[in-house]
Amino acid sequence: MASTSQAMINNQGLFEDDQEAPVTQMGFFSFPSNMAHPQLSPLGCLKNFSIPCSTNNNISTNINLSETLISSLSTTSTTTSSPSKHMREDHFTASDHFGGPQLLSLQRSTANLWSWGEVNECMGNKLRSGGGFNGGEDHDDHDHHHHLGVSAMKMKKIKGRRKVREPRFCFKTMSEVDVLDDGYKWRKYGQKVVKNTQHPRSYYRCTQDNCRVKKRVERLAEDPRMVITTYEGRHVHSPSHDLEDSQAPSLLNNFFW
DNA sequence: CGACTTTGACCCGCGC
DNA sequence: GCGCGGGTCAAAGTCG
Repeated sequence: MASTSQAMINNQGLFEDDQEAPVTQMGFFSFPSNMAHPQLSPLGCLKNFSIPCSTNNNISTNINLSETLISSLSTTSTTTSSPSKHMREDHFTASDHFGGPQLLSLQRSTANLWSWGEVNECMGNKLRSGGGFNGGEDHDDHDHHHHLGVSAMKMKKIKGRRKVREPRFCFKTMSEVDVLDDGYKWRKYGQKVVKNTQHPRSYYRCTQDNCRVKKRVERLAEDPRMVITTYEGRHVHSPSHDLEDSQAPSLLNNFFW
């Protein structure tokens, strides 16, 4: 898991800037095994996701996933075998009556200018700001990046500025297929063999115009049955198969990542 | 023919 | 400065 991005969370559960990471947070969720490939897009289906975490053991967990999935969560804290220093996992287990669960992990990652509070706030502000991603001080970075395909020339122009990363979510699922159906349409734009792994990492971009969301899919080296999906950015639109259902209330958009 | 995938080349950041 | 590794580009290939 060292290849996944690191979440940097301070005592208030807010994301830190990309200095020394005090703690890397990673959550594991258990989902009912009878969900084949649940529509688990953290960018599309998770609602009001927030994990106020602390660096001590008094972890408070406040997660409202799709309300059908998890009603109550118990939390334990362990240390991972990951080589990444300071790595810690928080395991969230859904109610036992779900039976043998599929394992799904969630990792929240570097969002340099974003804290949890900002994320939640922006979810509310997003529509007002015309879907602008960063809003506020980072606005012209948004302009520079307004299309994902940033040319080398543009990159050079950007160079010298502080690099701003999109918020990231990392899921780990046990799955035969690499790409989970999360309701969005993706186009593959690259594949890379990562060092010390036998499985290549695939790079996908949301096909929607003006949507900058990317995802990365790879298999866990230690356990190839596990698929690690890392989402980066937030969708500015609804999932594709919801588009037909244009009756969907705009309120719903508040919850799309 | 358009949408999508593949894949080698290129760029950039980072550690030494 | 150099080399390595990860991420992205873009031309060519494939598919429906």
